[in-house]
Amino acid sequence: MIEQPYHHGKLREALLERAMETIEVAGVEGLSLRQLARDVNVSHGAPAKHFRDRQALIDALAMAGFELMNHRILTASESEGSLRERFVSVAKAYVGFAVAHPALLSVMYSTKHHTDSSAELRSTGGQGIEIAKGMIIEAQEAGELAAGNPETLAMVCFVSLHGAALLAAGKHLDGMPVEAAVAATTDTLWAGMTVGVPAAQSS
Amino acid sequence: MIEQPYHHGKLREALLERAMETIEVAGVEGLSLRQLARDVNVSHGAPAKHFRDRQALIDALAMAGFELMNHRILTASESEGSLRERFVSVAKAYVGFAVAHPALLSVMYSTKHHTDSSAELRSTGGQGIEIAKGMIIEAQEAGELAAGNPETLAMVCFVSLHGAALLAAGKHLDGMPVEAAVAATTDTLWAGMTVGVPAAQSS
DNA sequence: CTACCATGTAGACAGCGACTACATCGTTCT
DNA sequence: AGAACGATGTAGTCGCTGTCTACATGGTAG
Repeated sequence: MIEQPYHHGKLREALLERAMETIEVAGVEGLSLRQLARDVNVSHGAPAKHFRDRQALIDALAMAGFELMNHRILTASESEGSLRERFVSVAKAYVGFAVAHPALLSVMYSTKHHTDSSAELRSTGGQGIEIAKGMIIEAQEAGELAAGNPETLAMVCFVSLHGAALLAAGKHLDGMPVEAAVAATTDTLWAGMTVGVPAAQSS
Repeated sequence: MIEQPYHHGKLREALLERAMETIEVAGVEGLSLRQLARDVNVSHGAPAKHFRDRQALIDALAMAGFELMNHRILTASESEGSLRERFVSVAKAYVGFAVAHPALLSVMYSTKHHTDSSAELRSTGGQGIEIAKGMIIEAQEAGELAAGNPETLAMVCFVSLHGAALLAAGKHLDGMPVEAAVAATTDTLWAGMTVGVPAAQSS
């Protein structure tokens, strides 16, 4: 029998790590503070010292998720190849992240975050769009894409890939392979932006 | 004091109706069978006679949601105007439904349905894609859109509009008006399909 | 008329989140 | 060095929940 120190020492990280695993097998609604406490061998009240309530833990999970996702997207955006290839690379990174962590993604885009965390979450969550916007501007300056408000176009790309990510994560693609869906979506987006998007011409 | 009959008579419908309202103000996780029973003045065990557990109620909500949504989409697809206009009309109907019933939509596309309901849900959920496919085939035959696998293209449209719907419903459009997002997305999709989508050319 | 069965009630149970009072222990001030 | 303090843990309690059981009611079919 190993003697446990009275203080865990890294309880917050341990809880977050365990919670990440739990939501992917049981969903968010299957996440219980008491079970989590049992899992890491602390009393049922201990988590409250680090997360004032269950939602605070979920908010922290969302933050961690955005940081992980942003890292994946950022490295993908810096990959080798043409602008077109890097665009697809980012799309794959996003959808790949979604398929790997479906529950985490749904937590990230949940609407029920505490008001104090939501500001932080919003800024961290918007980073993906910023990256997309940068790539689109670059492609427009290179003459690969038609002119058009980059803000609007980036939002369209984000919106479409977000749909692909969520449906792929939720296995709602009706049998179509994820890669095929991503390829078809990116192809459509790129083709559309090449010829120009009427609703984005008021730049 | 009005005497209540021992049997409610329409308890199932009353529960579903009340549950619809509840999830839109409190979310799915705020839906409680006991509170629901209180709301419609029956004992806490009564709902179990109609929904074997909480998830069964949620599954029924999802079914009702798909039926409502399909009705909206179907009427939109039969609207007046050019193919292009009808396409936008369907998109607006989908996103409009999402914004009007955000919680219901997330329930519909939740992954945790009972295995017995999931088959029913899948068939009802796929109807939207079928409608999109029909419109795309029609547009291709009329020469308005380039050739390409309608199955694939319909999935791309569905995927993109689903993303727009969810982000609009969750207020994640970053300040952009919903109509603008829908217009930009449909413009991009239509433009892309007009010039042709490489990944959909293997029809 | 009676037997049946769908639909209601009432009570019990364990698990949950949240709150409280108290225990432990590293750190900091004197 | 020693005392005070604050951060972090434990333990107990509360009302709420979903689910299970036994029992009550009343429409309907034989």
